[in-house]
Amino acid sequence: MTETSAPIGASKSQLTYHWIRERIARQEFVPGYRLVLGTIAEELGVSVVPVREAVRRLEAEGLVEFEKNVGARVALVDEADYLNSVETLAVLEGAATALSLPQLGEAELEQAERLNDRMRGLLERFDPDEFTALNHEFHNALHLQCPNPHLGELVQREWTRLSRLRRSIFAFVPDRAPESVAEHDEILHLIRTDADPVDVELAVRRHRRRTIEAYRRHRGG
Amino acid sequence: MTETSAPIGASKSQLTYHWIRERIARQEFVPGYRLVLGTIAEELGVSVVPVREAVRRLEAEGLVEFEKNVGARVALVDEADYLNSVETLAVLEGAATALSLPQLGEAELEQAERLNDRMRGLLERFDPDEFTALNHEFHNALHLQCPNPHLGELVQREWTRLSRLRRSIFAFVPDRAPESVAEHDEILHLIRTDADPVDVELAVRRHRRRTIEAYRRHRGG
DNA sequence: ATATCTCGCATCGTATACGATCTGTGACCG
DNA sequence: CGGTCACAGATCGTATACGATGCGAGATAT
Repeated sequence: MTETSAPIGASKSQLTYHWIRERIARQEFVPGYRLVLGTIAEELGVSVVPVREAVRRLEAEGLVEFEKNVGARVALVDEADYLNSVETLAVLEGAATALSLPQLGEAELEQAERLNDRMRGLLERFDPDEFTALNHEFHNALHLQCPNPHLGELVQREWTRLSRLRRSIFAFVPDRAPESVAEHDEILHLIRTDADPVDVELAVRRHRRRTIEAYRRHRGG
Repeated sequence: MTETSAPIGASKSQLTYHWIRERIARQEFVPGYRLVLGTIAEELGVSVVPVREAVRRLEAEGLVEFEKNVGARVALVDEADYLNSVETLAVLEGAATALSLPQLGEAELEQAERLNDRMRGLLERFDPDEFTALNHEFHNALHLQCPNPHLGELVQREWTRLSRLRRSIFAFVPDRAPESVAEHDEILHLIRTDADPVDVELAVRRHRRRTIEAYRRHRGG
């Protein structure tokens, strides 16, 4: 349960916001899916006004597109959007990880190592969803304590964007998983040996960029 | 007029959104300013529902804070927020500039040089607002053609966040302006000599980080 | 004089209602 | 047979109304 669930004492517009957001993240609402306000309102037992507010907030985050007098739909996405998002995540995550290094305790490092070992264990009988979830946790372990919370929030937001895109574009490249685990090892090694933060940042960034390259090769060949 | 004005055929909630946003950017609504929905609705001659939507969108962008059953206010900001925002801009803008290098034509480069010369000319009879505006244009010239539009949008959004904070925190450090112009020269020189994009990125980032350092020294001394 | 309690007002949160706009279907005409 | 127009259904956009909640002023007790 990496997704933040709705606050308990929240208003209906808040609840609706989280309800829709979760469904988008879980890919129950795929890109292009039509969000009819009245239908959602009925389904949740609320009126349309809170639903409108929720959808507006999702629009501001780029998860939903709103067309006047036509309606809302889960934001469409093409290959370029996907790659741009990965690129942006590479930048944000690299910086967040580098900034987090001073805060990084033994506990988080061991946690990250455990997670990467579990990913290694998954290489035999592969499960894309579980692998992705572990991957997210791994990176979170490295920068969730980011001393710049604003930057940290942007990282999380970018990740949500990606989780929405992942299955529709289907960026999963079969042979990428073992490389990914190896690159995690490299990042962890750099941190363990107190490498220059810039090197750690570039390693994280390279790690993401290789995802893009692998994807391009996969599509091209 | 760097600020985007409201679309012509826009709905009332759109118009309200831009109306509030502009006022925040212009610092007519300073951080902490209370946004009473009913009052704004009356002032604009609309009902409260569109105003609520507009405020929700602003909340999602981090410009407004909403407290349940209490009301909305322009997001408060402290020194830490300000510095975090500059740090984040350093990261985003550095990456955006580096990615834009291949697209960067002679026209944009000359445009940037002209802008920096105008800033140099301003050093004598100094005007913070004009200097800031030129500074924004200068950096825009370098990365407005960013091949990753998503990243580009995050840069612009971060800049809006900062323009909101700038006057309230008043981060302007008197002696910083000449340094700033000199650092722009350095960045331009690196680009002119086809330096490694990573070096350009780090130069842009250093440029922003020095703003933070100068601010800290200024406050400390 | 200070602290606490209570009541009223200001404001928010949501439901309902109605007018405005768009989309798609079917008829009509060239 | 293809294209255009008109109408109907669906959906959005906004106004109004009312209940819910929190904050502050005034009264009261110590």
